[in-house]
Amino acid sequence: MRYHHGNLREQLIFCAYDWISSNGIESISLRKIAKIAKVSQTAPYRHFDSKEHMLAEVATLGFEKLSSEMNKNKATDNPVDDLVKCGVTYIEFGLANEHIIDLMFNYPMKKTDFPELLAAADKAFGMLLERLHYMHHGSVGAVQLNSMSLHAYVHGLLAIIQINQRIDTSAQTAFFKASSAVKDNLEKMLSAFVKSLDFS
Amino acid sequence: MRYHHGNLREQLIFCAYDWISSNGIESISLRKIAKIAKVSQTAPYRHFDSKEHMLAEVATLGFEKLSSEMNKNKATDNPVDDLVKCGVTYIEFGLANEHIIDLMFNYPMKKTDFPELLAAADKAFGMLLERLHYMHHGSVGAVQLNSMSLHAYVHGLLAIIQINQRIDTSAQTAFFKASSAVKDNLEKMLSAFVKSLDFS
DNA sequence: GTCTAAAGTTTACACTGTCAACTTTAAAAT
DNA sequence: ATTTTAAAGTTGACAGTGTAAACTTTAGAC
Repeated sequence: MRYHHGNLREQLIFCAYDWISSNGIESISLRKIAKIAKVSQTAPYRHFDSKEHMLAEVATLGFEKLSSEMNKNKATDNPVDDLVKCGVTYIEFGLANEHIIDLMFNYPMKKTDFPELLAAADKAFGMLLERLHYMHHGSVGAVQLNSMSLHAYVHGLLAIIQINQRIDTSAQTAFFKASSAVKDNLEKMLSAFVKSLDFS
Repeated sequence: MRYHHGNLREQLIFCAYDWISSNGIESISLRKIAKIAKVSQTAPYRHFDSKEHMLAEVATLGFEKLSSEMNKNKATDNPVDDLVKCGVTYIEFGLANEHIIDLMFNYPMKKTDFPELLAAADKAFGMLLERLHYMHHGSVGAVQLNSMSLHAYVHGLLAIIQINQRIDTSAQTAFFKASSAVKDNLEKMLSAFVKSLDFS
């Protein structure tokens, strides 16, 4: 089933990923990335139902990269250390790829319409959380609560640092100025948090 | 300095707020809300430099409503209870106004271009965090870290519940299914978190 | 009552997502 | 090897968008 271009579909996804990485989501357009891929403006429609469908693929790619990044960083056999490292990796990925993270989390997308995006997101989150289960001896409900709690904390740290970064040129409260301190203390904060969870 | 319409500027902001509340940010357009306000398509440009400037005003209004909501809910004289209540209010506001929160936090906006938006956001965050200072006897750095930590946790809980809500029609992991449990346990989770902070 | 600047309108332009109708071409069927 | 056919890509069009420029209206200052 070869065709004209080679593999336009993948190429478009990569083009869009790169474009978003360097220019942000707000300024993307199907026509632009079609032009970059040296193809007519409506060619993408042979591969995606809509712009949103294409962005969903880009977001999926983002989650896959996040997963593989977190996978690389599980060296020790101490579940707490691993968990903390995973969280730090999650946040660092977000800081190094702020526009992709924007797409993954902040772009209004009916995620239920894109099962493979959902699956990729699930896998990444699961990767962050699975280590919790090894540490648990309590009820199933407690595991779930702690999972959400941890995910909320990690994701919130990322969001706060990010909000901060987008602001730090102007005069800001002491609160915001603390962001770099947070970056230096991520490990400490995360391990303190994990230790504070109730595993009974 | 009266003029034709009465006070179009405010009216436009309210129209936009309502529109976003019920329809989300993605589908808004200056022309639409101009039409709703029964005014020509470019009339808004006599009051706002751009669409973004107008949305910044809407977001500011959002932060003001959030602040006033949190202000209502500080009944007790126990700082920990107050803090927890504030956090719960923050999250509940987000859940009750998901599209406005989207605009406030997820819409790509150069916030430094809008000082009054920055100020309104600062005030809301400050309202959540000021009570921490009463509980602190340690270094200033520790206060700031704990502030960011708390804000991250609160904001993260909101984000996670929200992500979950947008997904819950499909088959999901146990992790996601726990969201309603989280809503029921917000107070418990937040007060446990506050107590786990290091106030030394 | 005239003047002026603010408030609002009209027209226009470049850009967007997407549809319909067309052309090309690789590969399956004969 | 030739025909067939459906996938891949193009062209042209349409409605909707943000926004700039030039115009008109009108409220209030003189």
